[in-house]
Amino acid sequence: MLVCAGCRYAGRVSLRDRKRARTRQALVDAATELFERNGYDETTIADIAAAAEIGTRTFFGYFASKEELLFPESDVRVQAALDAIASRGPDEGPAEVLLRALRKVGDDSDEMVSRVAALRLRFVRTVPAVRGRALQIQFEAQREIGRQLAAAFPDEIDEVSAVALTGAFIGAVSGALQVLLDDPERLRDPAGVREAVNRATDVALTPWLRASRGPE
Amino acid sequence: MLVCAGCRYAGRVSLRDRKRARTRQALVDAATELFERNGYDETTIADIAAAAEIGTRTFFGYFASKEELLFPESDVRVQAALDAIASRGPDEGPAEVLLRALRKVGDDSDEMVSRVAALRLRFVRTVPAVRGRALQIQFEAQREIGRQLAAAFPDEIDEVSAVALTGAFIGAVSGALQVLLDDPERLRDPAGVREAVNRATDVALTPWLRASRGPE
DNA sequence: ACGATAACCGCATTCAGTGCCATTTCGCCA
DNA sequence: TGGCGAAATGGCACTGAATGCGGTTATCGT
Repeated sequence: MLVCAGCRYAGRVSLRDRKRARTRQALVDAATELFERNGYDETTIADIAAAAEIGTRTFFGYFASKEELLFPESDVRVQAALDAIASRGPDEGPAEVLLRALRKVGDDSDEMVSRVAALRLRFVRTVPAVRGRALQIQFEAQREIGRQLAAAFPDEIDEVSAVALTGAFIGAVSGALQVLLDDPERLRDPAGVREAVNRATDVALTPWLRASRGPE
Repeated sequence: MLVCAGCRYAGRVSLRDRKRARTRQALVDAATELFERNGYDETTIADIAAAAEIGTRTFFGYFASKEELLFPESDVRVQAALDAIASRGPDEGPAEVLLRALRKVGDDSDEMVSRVAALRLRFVRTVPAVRGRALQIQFEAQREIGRQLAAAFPDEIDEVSAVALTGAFIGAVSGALQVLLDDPERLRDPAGVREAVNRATDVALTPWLRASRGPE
């Protein structure tokens, strides 16, 4: 029951697996619905499980906690960044590759589009437990990306520096977002936010980009 | 009872306040003792309260949660950074000031010295709830520092960029630390940790140091 | 010394999360 | 196709964090 033990063989999609995926989605949907209607704290796991027509106990076979419901495909997004790094161009430096990878995640992020994403954005700012979890996920992603980056440039950067570099990039972006998204006005204009983020990250990251281009 | 409502008048330290401070310290001490002996998850709030000779209910008048016990003076440290920024030298740029502020926090941090600090370091790596809280505190500190930085350089940097810059610095340092402290060897030798921290900071911030010295 | 205020703390309650275990469902192979 | 082993389900009981309520006690300012 624990995790996706059914995905033993890559190609195979058993009935069990499909059913499992369906139930999982039902849980996310039910949670989305209830969160939207009643708020995060006001919705209990029992409510969600009932709405998805499974037992309360069974819920924990799908998600380890209530917060996880708001980060249903975080692995996928990290994987996208990892892939972007793995497919480095021949003349790219670490900073360029990293920037490209993070932009990819940010761009095809369906933020604003999907309902879960909207809820996530909302609850990250209002519910401490959710914010804590979000930061943790980010922190772990940061490390994996850094590791991958070091692996992609074995003789240019070690793992410590790679994770530090990744931390700097992600830190800059999320720092800028933290301030920008505090302004309820701005939330209504995605293009403006993107613009402001780019400007802020330029300020914060210029030295690294210069440095990776080598001395001029 | 909520927070330090007794600190109405700056100069006054009433009996009540002193007693309150003593009880608070007793809680931290009791928790330290029990955490060291039995571990974090194995120690309940009821245990801690009992050891400090107060009712379980009263505990929540001092700390909002079990995690807070591991971050008893986080405000003080942030304040130190804020002060360091406020006292900017006339020829310092934002990056120098920020670097000086963060070094100050890192230096007179009694990490390794005090028992709570050692426990914090340990549990941040092993207990998800503690890590989540630590990241949250860091995130908030980041914002305040950025705000102060923007205030110190009103016509050189706006708040968004200031927080982004701070995020980049802190992200780089904590990223490096994340990797360095993973090595259990290193934890046994405080001087080595400080050394590693400094080295990591240097590695992560080298581009900035170069850049702020101007083009060469 | 006294009235207001804040601290203390027991009690009951809610909810997250876990361990245990009986039952059902499904995958796979003979 | 039948049946065996593994995994999913979910009920029950339990622990522990956290909050609300309310009565009692200690402290403060006057």
